[in-house]
Amino acid sequence: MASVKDVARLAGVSVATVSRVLNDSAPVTAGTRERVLAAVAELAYRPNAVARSLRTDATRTIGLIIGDILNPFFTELARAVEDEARVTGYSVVIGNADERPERQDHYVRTLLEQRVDGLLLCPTAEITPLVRDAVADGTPLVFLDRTLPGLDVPTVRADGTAAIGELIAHLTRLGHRRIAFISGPALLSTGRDRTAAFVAAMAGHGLPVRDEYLEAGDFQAASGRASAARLLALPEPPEVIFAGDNLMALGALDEIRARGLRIPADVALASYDDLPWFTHVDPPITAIDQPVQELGRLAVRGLAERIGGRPADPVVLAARLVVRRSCGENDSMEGSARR
Amino acid sequence: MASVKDVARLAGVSVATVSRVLNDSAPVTAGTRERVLAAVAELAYRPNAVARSLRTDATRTIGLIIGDILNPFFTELARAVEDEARVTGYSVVIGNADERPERQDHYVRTLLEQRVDGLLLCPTAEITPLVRDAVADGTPLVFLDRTLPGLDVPTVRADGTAAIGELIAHLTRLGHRRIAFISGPALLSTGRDRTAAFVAAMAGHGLPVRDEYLEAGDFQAASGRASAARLLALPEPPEVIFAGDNLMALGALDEIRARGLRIPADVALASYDDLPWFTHVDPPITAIDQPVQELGRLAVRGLAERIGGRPADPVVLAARLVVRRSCGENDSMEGSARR
DNA sequence: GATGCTGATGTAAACGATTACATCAGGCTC
DNA sequence: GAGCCTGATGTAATCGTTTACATCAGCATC
Repeated sequence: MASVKDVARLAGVSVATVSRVLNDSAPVTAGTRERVLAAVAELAYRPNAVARSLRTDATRTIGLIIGDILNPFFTELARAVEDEARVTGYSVVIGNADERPERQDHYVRTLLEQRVDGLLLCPTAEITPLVRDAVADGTPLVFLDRTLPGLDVPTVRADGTAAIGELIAHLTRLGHRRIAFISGPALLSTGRDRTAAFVAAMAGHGLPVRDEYLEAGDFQAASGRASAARLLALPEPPEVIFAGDNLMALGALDEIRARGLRIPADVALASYDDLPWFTHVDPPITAIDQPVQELGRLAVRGLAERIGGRPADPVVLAARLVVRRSCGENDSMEGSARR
Repeated sequence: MASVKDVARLAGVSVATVSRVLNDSAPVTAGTRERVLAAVAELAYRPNAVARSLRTDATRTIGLIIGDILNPFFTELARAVEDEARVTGYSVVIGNADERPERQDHYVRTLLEQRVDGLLLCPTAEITPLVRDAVADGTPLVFLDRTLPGLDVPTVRADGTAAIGELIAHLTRLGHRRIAFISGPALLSTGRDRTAAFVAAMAGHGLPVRDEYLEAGDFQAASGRASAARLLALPEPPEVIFAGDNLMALGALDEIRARGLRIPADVALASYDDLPWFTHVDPPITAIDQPVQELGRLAVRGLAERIGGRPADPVVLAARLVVRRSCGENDSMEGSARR
């Protein structure tokens, strides 16, 4: 593959001049510029980004480590990050942690070795030594969706506390009192936050949170199904199952269907995270929608600031409740919010 | 950030010895090895993959350019590619062409400049000059899902001809005769192949393919919806809408629902591509399922062969029909295949 | 005890770009 | 016309690895 040297030789100039033409980094005579560009075309020269990165100590690449690439929430997030990064002139290398800390660390390691300019991380566990080192080394880092306490790293995330409060209000207006929650892992900030918001909202409405109505899931479909199975097998099963993310909602839906139960007559269902196809389930599923596009965009902007050596502000956006019919009808208070 | 030189100095050896320890490339005394490893740990040394790649002319990275990251088919494919690549020791850089040729080319260019060892491409259009150049230059390349005629590049894909034949047979047994098809772009091999298979299967059952029942979509949800709208507005609308991919099926479903039509009583629906949530729609949607995992795995294996300078065999796997209830019931012939 | 081999290590050249510095011609100012 | 500036270009160092080649000590062989 042709290198600057080949181009320089063919154009009858030095490598410095070639570089100057290609990067506009210094004035060059029109004639020289033309000869260089002709040589570039002739040789189908393609600059070697590896060599450039070695010299400039910048790869124009950022790493994005997501929790689970099969989770539509993360796919949409990846899409948003990608779009913003592209217009900012960055490439994105995506790592799929598959919700496994060791796999997250594998990608942190690989991406740091590849010398990405910065890292967008949706942490899959508590702080690992590797992440702590990266922070200490001053690697430009932004947490996305999830956060890790005790580290000086800006986080871009959504807050669903208010939306969960609205959901519980909606449920109580519909007459539901026995409400169960399938939580995400307590190791993850999103898992903890949503559980805390649920417990607080229940208390706010004077509703008890029974131990057996608090299921511990792991944000994956199988755990949603298993949790739903346990809940529905209780002597006094809940009237509502609220799943802490979309995959667990899918799992719960599987289990409800497998038991031949009707929604919402036999059991109501709500999901944290909204999905396009939730409108097509019978009945359409009430969900809490996160501003995913905006999260992705702002995360990239924040990371770009960090890469530029400037501080980045943490960002918290509000999630919002989307009422559909999976928790019951006749909730006249919210007719307008329905879609 | 520490480099080999720093490690060498601290360990009291030469850089060559450090490299030998780290890569096991030559015998080293136990004591020396220990001192080197101690220095590596002490400095939290992390090899610079950029420099290594420059020297070795290999990045241990492959590029994957998919059609649309919001399409679950491609996400699942990306997941499979990623898994196989990781165990093979490769990193994957994903590019999202968003079904736009110029964006595909953007990624081809970027990834080639980044000197990926090979490229997995789901072509978004006809041959572009850039792709032709890459082939001519001998870049290790494998086409995935879609193919481009006239280039000497192995393709890994699924063939749905038989499954489409089964689907038409299923539909005729249910008494349907007016069957419409929303095709993908004729520029894409998958678009052409599915249309051809549909036309052939119709002919095989003595059914006419009316012009107005052949809608041209673009594999995106909006086109599915628009096509469905046109079909349903016809003086004699079809009894069945068969969408050429999952996103267009989702769009068609939106339109059918918006018109308040019942499935399958008013109009039946089938989809090329299966999705987990198709079982949860009311009624569950009959679909053609592609062996996505296997496609991803085999594509990576093929590409690894190409990178190693060996030829790779083209791969064609069969898609299969999954009968559910969206086209009608009482089709006793297939009771066993239902799920 | 000369020779040759092997194992352990060091020196220095590459890889392909960018860029600090040097050079030189030409034109301007006084 | 001396001095200086500017524009256009070239030379060579540099980034952090890997690796070909060189060196040297120790030991076995005859």
